[in-house]
Amino acid sequence: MELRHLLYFKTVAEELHFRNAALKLFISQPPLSRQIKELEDELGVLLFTRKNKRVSLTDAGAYFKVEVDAIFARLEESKSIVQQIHKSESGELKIGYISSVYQSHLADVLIAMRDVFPHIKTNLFEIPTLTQIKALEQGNLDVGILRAPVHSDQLTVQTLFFDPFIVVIPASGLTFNTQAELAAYLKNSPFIFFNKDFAPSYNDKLIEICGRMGFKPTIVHEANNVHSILQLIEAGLGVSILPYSLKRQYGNLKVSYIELENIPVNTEVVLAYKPTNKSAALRWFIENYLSELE
Amino acid sequence: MELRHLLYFKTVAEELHFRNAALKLFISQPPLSRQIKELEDELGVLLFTRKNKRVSLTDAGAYFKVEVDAIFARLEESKSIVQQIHKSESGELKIGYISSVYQSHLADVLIAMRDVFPHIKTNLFEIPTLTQIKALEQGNLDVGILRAPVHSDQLTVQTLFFDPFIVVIPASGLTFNTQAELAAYLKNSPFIFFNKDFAPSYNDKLIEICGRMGFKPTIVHEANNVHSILQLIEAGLGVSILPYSLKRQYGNLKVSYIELENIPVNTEVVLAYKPTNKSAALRWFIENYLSELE
DNA sequence: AACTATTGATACCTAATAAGTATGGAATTG
DNA sequence: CAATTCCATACTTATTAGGTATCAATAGTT
Repeated sequence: MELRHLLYFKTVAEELHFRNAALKLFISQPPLSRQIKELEDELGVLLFTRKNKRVSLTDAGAYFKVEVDAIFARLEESKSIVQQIHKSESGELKIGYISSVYQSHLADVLIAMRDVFPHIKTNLFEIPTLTQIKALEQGNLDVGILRAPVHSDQLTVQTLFFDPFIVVIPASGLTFNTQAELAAYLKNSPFIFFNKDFAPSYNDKLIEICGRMGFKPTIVHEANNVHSILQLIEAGLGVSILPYSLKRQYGNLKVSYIELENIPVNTEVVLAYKPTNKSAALRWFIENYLSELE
Repeated sequence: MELRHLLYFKTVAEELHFRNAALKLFISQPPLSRQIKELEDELGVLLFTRKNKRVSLTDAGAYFKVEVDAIFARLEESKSIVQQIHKSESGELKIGYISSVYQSHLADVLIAMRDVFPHIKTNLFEIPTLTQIKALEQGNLDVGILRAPVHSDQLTVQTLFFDPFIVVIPASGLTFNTQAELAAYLKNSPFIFFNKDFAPSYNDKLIEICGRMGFKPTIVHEANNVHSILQLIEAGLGVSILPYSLKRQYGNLKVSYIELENIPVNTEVVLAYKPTNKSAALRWFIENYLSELE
């Protein structure tokens, strides 16, 4: 017995007419007649009565029809599900992240992920917040690590952490006894800022911090990622205000990190993704990225 | 995809070794390798990983294994059930009955049965009680309609009805004013009896009835069925005492039926069958033969 | 009532495919 | 390091599915 036999039987049972069933199956009528007879011989059971050129199901045949229908239904569903399992475990996960993300942590999560999803290919895109939002909306990213706020009703947003700011200046050996001295120094220093087109809210916060310190920053340079900003500071081109978490990640650079006091302005780092994206790998990633932050 | 593919897959999944699976399937290893590859190609899903001469199931493969097991289990069960349906509906039902059974009723039940079990072949055997008991015990009859008592622990017995007796004499126009006149007449008449070897208990009852009427019967003829007995009475060869139910069945014969008074002797008609006989047709017959008597 | 058309079954033939053998490349085992 | 074993692939053979022709029986049409 093969599935072919069951399919032929099922079709004859539906048509109750060998010739019509053969047409439906794209074979001619004699092989269909033979295959049904083979099935009946193998079972030792008459599934159809043929009388006066009319075909009808026996009681055994009627029962078998119901069972065969159920078997085909379950087989089709199984095929579909194995295909889904395969697809979610052997596809691609496109991850966007902002340049200030602590990549060591991201790497740890991805390393752990290879054990669970050995066939998943991860693509990492270091791109700014607004660009990520668009890409997520267009389905060109599966998940993004970016800064709030995320103005999009298509995306689900989950808080990762709150990141305060620190001042970063060239490693000059300078020290400041008071925050006022620091402010005076910064007022006379050239500033290197993020390109506000990429993260307008982030820029607004920097302006607010400077305002709270009592000066207006002189923005001389703009860059679109923190590596460039830090390298420019290290080279002595200017100063900046950056998220605190970068201190840990870039601890070895020849720059000075100066913590601020009494300025409760910070930035919220979030995960964003489309809730309609049902990828198993994505779900795993979100769950594990979040829990490794605890 | 055919059942062959699923069986090959299932076996490889169990063995996690192509060569061992091939041995189990009585084929050589290369065709097994190809058939698995064909299955994976058709599904578009990798079911096994082959690494370092080791075979393991992918997640999709592990899921599919469970599904394929369930599909095979259901198919095997379905095959078994269709075989049972076929067997119970297209076999044979061997029915024994005593000659005094009201055949019109039996015929009615069998006619109704053809609608429910159109492929059942019924074989009717008009045979005496003791012969029926032996045949039932030996499995040569499926069911018997016979007279109690049925001394057999292999058989289940169910009461059909209680049948009193009546006197049957040739249609002579004779009438009797009292039961004593009848008794005097019978005392001087030749008796036609059942062969007591076939139904000893039945014979004993007849002897008892005659005793209660005050005479001993002169048994001149013996026969082994009521048709013969009745024909002999009609022909004037003698008289007999028979079950009351025969009056309805043989109402047109040229004989006289004379009911007896104050003689509470009757015969019990029963169904008997082996409880181990699970035939659906038998079950239907018993149920319907009983209920049509109500 | 006679004739024609249609049905499912069977015989014979051809095309397609399953399975066999030989062998390769890679890894394991002794 | 050599021998053995594993699964995959190439080529060949055996088996089987499906095709065509046709039969016997019945239904439908005239």
